[in-house]
Amino acid sequence: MTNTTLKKISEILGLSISTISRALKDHPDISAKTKQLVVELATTLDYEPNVNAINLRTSNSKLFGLIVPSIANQFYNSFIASVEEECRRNGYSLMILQSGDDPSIELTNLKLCRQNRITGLFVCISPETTTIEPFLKLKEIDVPVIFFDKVPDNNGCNKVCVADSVSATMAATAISNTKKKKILALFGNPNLSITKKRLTAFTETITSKAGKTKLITVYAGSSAEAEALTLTHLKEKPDTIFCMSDEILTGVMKAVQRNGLKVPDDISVITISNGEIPKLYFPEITYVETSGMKLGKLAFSSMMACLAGGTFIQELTIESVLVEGGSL
Amino acid sequence: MTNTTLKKISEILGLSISTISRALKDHPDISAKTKQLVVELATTLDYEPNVNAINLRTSNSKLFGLIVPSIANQFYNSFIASVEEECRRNGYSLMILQSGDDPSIELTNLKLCRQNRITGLFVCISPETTTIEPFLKLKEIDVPVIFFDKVPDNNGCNKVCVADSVSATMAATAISNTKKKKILALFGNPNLSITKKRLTAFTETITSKAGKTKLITVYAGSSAEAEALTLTHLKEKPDTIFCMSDEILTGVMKAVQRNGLKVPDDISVITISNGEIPKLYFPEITYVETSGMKLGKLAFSSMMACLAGGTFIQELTIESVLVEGGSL
DNA sequence: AAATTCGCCGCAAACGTTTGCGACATTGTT
DNA sequence: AACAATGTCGCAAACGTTTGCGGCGAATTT
Repeated sequence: MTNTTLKKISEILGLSISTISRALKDHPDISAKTKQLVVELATTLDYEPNVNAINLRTSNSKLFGLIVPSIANQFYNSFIASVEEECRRNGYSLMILQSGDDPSIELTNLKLCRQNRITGLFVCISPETTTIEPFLKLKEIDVPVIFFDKVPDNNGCNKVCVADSVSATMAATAISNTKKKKILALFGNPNLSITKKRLTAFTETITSKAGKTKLITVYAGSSAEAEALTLTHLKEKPDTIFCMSDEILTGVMKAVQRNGLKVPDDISVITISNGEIPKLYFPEITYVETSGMKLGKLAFSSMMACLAGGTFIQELTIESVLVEGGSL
Repeated sequence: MTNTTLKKISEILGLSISTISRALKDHPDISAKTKQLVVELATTLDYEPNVNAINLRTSNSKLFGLIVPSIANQFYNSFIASVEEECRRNGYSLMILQSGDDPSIELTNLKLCRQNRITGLFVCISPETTTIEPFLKLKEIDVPVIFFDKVPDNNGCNKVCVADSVSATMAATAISNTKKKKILALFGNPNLSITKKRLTAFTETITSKAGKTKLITVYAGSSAEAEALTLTHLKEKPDTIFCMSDEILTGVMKAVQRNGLKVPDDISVITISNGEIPKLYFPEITYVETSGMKLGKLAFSSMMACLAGGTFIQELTIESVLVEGGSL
């Protein structure tokens, strides 16, 4: 068996293809009985329009591309989920592509997007990506590009991000509101702008707000590294640990558990997170929330704005909120 | 600016469209210099073939659909990652769709797949899905359907799953090899076949291998419920807890931590998992691995087999392996 | 009764490819 | 010199839609 087409229906009914097409989309030119006839046959024949033909004819794919380093990530998951929901509500489809933080795969994915004639692209570039020029070429053919989360430094492109500096500041403020005096702060890849922003904001706030506090900052490239570093620095008896991300947090918590430390009596912990991982522990870890959901909504509305009214460039940010667990 | 097409290139070069088409795919009919000419212009013009036109013409989309309840899940993530990799290697694209465990969205997604003329479908049906008839209609138009993980009871369809019974048996055996005497076993939604299989195998093995062992089995619909139930049953002082899944495990571990119990001295824990969550704790939780990666490879090869040689029906299973943490 | 409107429908072109077939010029064979 | 073989390329149809336009009979108007 082959797929049902307008032609097949038209032949069975002895009507023209155009009549079938119009009947199925409730065109006023077609009489009620003809419509009924067509619709009935179409459903019994499981007719589904061929989007390839439609896109070719209308040159409007109603398809967004979404390139992300990995979907195995709570934050990106929630981002994707919210974008997907918005797409569904607005009659768009979403093509989800993973780059695996590999610039060459990223380019392959971009090519795929172009070949599919997407009408817009959401992209979170990998840390290794050196130039965003290939992405900007999309704008030449009037395809809006919304960079999210890890955005390039360039201006002249649309970006939506979490408030990195503000989040770190909030965490630092929360710490300085306690009586804690010795802070161990763990950050991720020092080359990422997200790390730089959070580090700067965090240390500035701590030094200004909590004058005599002692602060140790270290970089951890992975969860395992975070665990090892925590283990080492635990000997210096910090009373508070700040984690820049979930990845760091999981390493830190293993170290804490390994040493049999009680949170928050023996040591306080605070992190910046999307909110899933911190709730895995008891007590739940206090965190500054960076919501993928909110970011997704923002990205989508930004996309719609681009599609609707010309191409105004802007950089948008979502605000963060402190979610109290019992770890501080 | 508009997208570059074969026509545009042909007009610039004063050649026919067919020549351009052939030149770009290295057809022997075309002379070397013409090829070079065409390829050069195509790259400077950023030519990307329109897949809609190609699919329409060749009626071979090289596109697989993948419907999953949620991508916010370690197991499905690893499954998707491995399928995606295989797709990339074999020149296929993947359309990832989430159903959110909602049968109506599931149907919408299925429709999307049909409209996109996918050449094959991987699907993990939601627990609420009552009939798989709509999926089987795909087979009528020669589109293979591979059910994975949560598969329907029907026979006559291709399925790949983890070895539910075997996994549970392995966990039970591991427990019975210890000196533990009082087991608390937590399971998920009792309506799912996965739950039934694991429950049956687990209890059978425990009762047969560890005769005088006391076994308490409970159902927990969520992580929070698992936590509450664990808290309750902890009063009866079990010495071992078995978790059917990651979701259960996270609840159990919160209860364990809340009560300040040491693993494994105060209580042993074992679970069935993809392996991410168990490694978040210290000591790492011993688990029977159900690998999404392996399942993905299996699903893909099964798909390729269907595509190649007719439609032979089979139900495949991946074997499990016990990964020792320090929790037993 | 002639003219107009309106309801209903079909024709045909277009979207961007692929591909079988034929055309033509050039080269090689007798 | 006539012929066949070979190398390059173009024509045109087809894939499944959408849509402007025109046609035609019936109903309405004048």
